[in-house]
Amino acid sequence: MTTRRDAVHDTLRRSEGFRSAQDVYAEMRLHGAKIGLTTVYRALQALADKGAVDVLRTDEGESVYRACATDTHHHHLVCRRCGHTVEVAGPTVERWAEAVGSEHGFTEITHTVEVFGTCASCSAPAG
Amino acid sequence: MTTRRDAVHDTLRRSEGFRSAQDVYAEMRLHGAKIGLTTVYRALQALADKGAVDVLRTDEGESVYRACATDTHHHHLVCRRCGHTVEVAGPTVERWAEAVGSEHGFTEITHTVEVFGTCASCSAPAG
DNA sequence: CGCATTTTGACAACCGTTTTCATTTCGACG
DNA sequence: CGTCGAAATGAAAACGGTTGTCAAAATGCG
Repeated sequence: MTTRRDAVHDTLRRSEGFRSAQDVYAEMRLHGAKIGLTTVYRALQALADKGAVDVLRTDEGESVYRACATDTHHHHLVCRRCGHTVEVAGPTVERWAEAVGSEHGFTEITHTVEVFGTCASCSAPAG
Repeated sequence: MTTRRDAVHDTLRRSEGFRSAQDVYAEMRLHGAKIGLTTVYRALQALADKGAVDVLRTDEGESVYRACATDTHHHHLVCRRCGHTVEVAGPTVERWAEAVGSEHGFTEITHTVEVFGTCASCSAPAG
C-alpha cells in the first residue's frame, strides 16, 4: 500500500527545486489530496531511505527534499538570492574527498558539498 | 560588557571538538558559572558572526560550535563513529567550487564541505 | 545619585519533526 | 463475501532546539 508514498513522490517530481515536507503537504492539500502531514513525513523518509529523493538541510535546519533527476552522485550550486539550483557533477571534489579521507586513515568516505553563490541574473546591476 | 561572551568563548576553547549550545551551557553551569541558556545562544551567535567560531549543523539539525583553531578557511573530516575531527585544508576543493560557480555565472561563491568517514581506530577489526 | 542604555536570564512561544494511538485499509484465508 | 491480523494512516500531543519576550540587573554618563 504505497499509494500515498507514490503521490508524495509525484508531487516532488512535479516540483522544480527542493521542497520542504510542509511545502509538499500544503501543495498536496491544495490539489485536494487527502493526506496527513505525518504521512508526508513518513513517505519522504522512506523515499530518502530508498535513495529516490535527495535530502539536504537548509541553514535554518529544515529538511528539504527533491526527486532525484539523475541517479548519479552530484552536488548543488544554489543561488543565495533566488534559490536557483544547478546540479553539478564534480569528479574533482569526489577525488579530493577520497584523498583527504584516506590520507588520514579514514574509510567509507562520504561527503556533503553545497556551493552557494549569486547567480548571473541576481548579480545583474539592475538587480 | 562582554564578560559572558568571553566566558562562552573560553569554554569553547577549552573543549576539543564541536559542542552544542546546550553542551556549552551545561558545562558552564557545572563549573559554577551563572549564565542563562539564552545568553549562551546569543554569545555563540555573536561569536559566529565575528568569525571567532566555526558553526556547523549536525544531521539532526542541531547547531554545533567550535573555537577556530586557525583563522584560515578549512573543512572538517569527521569520523561517523567516534566523532573524531580533523581539520583539512583543501585548495583543490576551493578552486573547484570557484570553477563550477563561475562556469555557471555565479559570483561571490562560498561553499560548505563536510567529509565523513570511519577513522582508522573505528574501522579496526577489534572495533 | 539619578537616568538612559545595554545585557542578562527565566520563561514562554515557535516551529519543524517525531511519537502516540485509535481508526481505517488491505491482503490472506476460509 | 465475511473475518482476522498486519500495515498504513492521520489528528493531536509530545519533543527538542532555538528564538522571542520582558522585567530585572548591570553599566555608562552627567
